[in-house]
Amino acid sequence: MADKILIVDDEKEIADLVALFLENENFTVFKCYTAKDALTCIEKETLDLAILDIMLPGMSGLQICQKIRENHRYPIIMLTAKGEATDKITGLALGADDYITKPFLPLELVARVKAQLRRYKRYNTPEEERQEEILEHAGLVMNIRTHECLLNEKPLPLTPTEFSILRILCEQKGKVVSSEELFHRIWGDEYFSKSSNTITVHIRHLREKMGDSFEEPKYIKTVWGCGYKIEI
Amino acid sequence: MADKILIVDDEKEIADLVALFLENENFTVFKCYTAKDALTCIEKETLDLAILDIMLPGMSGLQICQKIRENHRYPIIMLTAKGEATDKITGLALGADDYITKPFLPLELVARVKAQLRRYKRYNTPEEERQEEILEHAGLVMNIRTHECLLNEKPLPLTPTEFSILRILCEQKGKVVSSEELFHRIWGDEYFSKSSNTITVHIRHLREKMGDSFEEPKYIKTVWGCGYKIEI
DNA sequence: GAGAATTTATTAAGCTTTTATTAAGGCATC
DNA sequence: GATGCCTTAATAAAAGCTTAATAAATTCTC
Repeated sequence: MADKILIVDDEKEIADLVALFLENENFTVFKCYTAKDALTCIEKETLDLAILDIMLPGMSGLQICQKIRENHRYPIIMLTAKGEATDKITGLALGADDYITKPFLPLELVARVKAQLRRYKRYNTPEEERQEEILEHAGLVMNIRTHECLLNEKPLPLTPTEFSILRILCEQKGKVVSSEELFHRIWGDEYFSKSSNTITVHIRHLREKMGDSFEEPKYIKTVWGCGYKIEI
Repeated sequence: MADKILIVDDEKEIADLVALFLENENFTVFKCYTAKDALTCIEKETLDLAILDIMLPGMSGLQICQKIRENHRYPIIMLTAKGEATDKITGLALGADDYITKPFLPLELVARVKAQLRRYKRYNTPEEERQEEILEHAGLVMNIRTHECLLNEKPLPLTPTEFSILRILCEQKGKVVSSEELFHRIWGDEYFSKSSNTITVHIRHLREKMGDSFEEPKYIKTVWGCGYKIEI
């Protein structure tokens, strides 16, 4: 059976355009121009995916996103205008799965829709596990699944190792984690094959990228003789 | 069985909203508007998590937090208004696991609740062991996990060795611990390679930092010929 | 009770350990 | 083979620990 997709946008042209392209791919499309209609549709239909414009008159797309997440966990893609970076992040934290910046190429949107549906069907993971996929703390947002990291609404490009370290610290924020523990959790038992200075260097890179300093760290704090921690 | 969550906030709307969202996620929610009710609930129910507002009339959320920690180790999330940063620190040292700043997005709260519950269940170490994570005595609070130490609500910066010594004394408060025993517990069997004066010096530093004097010690008392103890 | 012996306190300087910084080389991936 | 990432190593800086010398307090001995 064809997947059912909801598109909500008060700019009629955009909603129509998206609907057209999706129908062309044999999806069943529900098109709404207002938040009110959208809410009705969410309740009545069994959807497989939703595309929401962030800026809507009345209720914002984020609120709709929230409403959906109260009862469903199918993928949600947010549409954002350039410069609405803030909302984009909040959207992810609230449970959106992807976002597309306007203006966009219709085919790109179609591609993302398919990607999300594929993922949704393959890994239909329980709600709890999905929640874990986003770590958030004091302006820092880590999306484990997409491997994205944002700092104060701006993308923070991290290398794989840096990402792992920051992730471990965030998952146990507050707790002091020793270099050795970090090592074991990232490289397994190869600890002694590597100089224990490696972690230090990665920490430095992280601090640099985050605009943090050793003397007065906002994020990664050194606990002498013990390890590192993210101050809550 | 559904996890049991306590929410305490004198602002009814907030407590109600939180309760609503949590119930929606199939949690069993106990809602309290006053500290008094909260204390009753803590005693009577077997909870899995507590959400406490820091500002409450009568008793503060911090005190409730402390009360809970006297007997339980389940996660505690504090609700704080913007600018209450100081309390935040105290809260953590007292054993809170996370805090959320008002105003917050309900779904974010739900996410954090789930994250804490998962962590709690994953590392569900035996009750006794977790108890030890927070030591408290006469205005002195030691949080082993975060390696923080507070004296009369103010941070007390300790070096690793000082922290270890104070921790050992606190863990066995009342009991006299000899220098030799301290040595063995901190440095293993290297005792005889080091002058036995080392401990003395560390004790002095501790007393200095704690505003304690040798003649009339409030915290670390010398027991002549035996060792040191923390007077109960 | 006086003085010796023992234990603890005080102090500050030198030493060791730990962490930070920097840059270069190596490894892998594309 | 060019790029980016990881590791290493060498050096610097910071922080903490120990030592040793001296002073004070307590206990022991006579």
